[in-house]
Amino acid sequence: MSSDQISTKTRILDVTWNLLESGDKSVRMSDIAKAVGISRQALYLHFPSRAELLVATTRHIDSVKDVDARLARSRSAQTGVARLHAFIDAWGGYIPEIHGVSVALRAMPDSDQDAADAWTDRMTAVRHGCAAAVVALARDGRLKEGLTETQATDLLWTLLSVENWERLVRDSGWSQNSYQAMIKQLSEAALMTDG
Amino acid sequence: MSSDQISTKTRILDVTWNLLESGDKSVRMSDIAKAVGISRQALYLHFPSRAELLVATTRHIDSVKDVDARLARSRSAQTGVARLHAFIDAWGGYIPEIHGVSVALRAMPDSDQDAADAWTDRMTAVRHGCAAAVVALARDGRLKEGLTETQATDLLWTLLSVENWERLVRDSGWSQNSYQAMIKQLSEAALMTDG
DNA sequence: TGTCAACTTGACACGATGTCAAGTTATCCA
DNA sequence: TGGATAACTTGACATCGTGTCAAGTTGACA
Repeated sequence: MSSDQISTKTRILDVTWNLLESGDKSVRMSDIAKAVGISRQALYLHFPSRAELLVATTRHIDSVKDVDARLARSRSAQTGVARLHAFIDAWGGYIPEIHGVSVALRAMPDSDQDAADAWTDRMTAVRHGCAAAVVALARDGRLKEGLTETQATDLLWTLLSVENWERLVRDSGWSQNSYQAMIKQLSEAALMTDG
Repeated sequence: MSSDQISTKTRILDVTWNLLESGDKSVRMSDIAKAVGISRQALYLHFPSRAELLVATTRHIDSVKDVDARLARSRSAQTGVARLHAFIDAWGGYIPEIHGVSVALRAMPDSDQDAADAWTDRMTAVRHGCAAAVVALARDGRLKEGLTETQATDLLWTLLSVENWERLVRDSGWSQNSYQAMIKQLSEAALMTDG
């Protein structure tokens, strides 16, 4: 250990991240091993399965890209609208960073419980962020009448899905900026009173 | 042939449809064969691959559920808004019918070109419907200023995605009615002038 | 009677994941 | 100095699902 500047484990995570983000391939365990410069079996000495490796990679990205700091800003917003905007910027702006891993995680066979759970956890965390923004809006009395907090959360969470980002940014060629601006506009139209 | 009331091919398609719609499983070729009551190999006498079987199943559902008739109504709408609503009803109401197959098609390995193409075709067809509704809105002068027809189409197409339906109806427990109502409301808020 | 289509059984190749066993190499430490 | 240990290597193998191949059966129809 100690020696090679950075540990093999970290190198594996970085390489996996790169391969997934570069997009084109299916990224098999053997591809990752080759890119790291170790044997396929050595991969299994560090990560028990492909699913666990993918999960560890998302955690690695979270720490490198400091997802906590990004979210902290939205938590400290004063008004409901500010919180909504900050959260959209935080999560919407984070999607491109984890998009490669997210695709791989969702492409795992349904039978893979680890992978499914990891993705569900992610989505649940995002949902909590949505719910907090909705609560802040409600507290300000800006939530559209006839909309429960749960419904509003469902909606915001749906609008902010990775798949919607894929459709607009990746498939339709929208810039990240116009994506974020449009989601804000849509969220306001969907959730807030005009007042 | 002729004899067994309905042809084996049709029975295969019906069974595949049922299995996919019932949701729980991975639905392997052997599962389908067993459910039809023939050998796994006989399946390959009728359909060259799993991908082709899935594609044929969507076409089968289209014909049984008469997708053309559903879409015809939206094409004959007089105003842009009417067309928008009719299209949302048509496609949004069709999603539950093909949801099982859609999941299976998207779950196919990326390497499978047939499956990917079939799904892309579907999405392209939906996009055309969206574009037509947007054109009708623009003709009525009801398209929001600062929004190109392409952007409006991108947005409507995104809102009407199968994944958004999954999130609201399947994951969040919305009724089909409230789903359709909400998509209408959102589409109007996103695309139309207040006038 | 013979032919043909629809099917059956059984074996096998392939690609990817994951496992197992046995060997190598470098480092650290007593 | 010599021996344990961690981090790796090579190579073989099991498993699962798809798809292929070959040879046999069955029933209808001409």
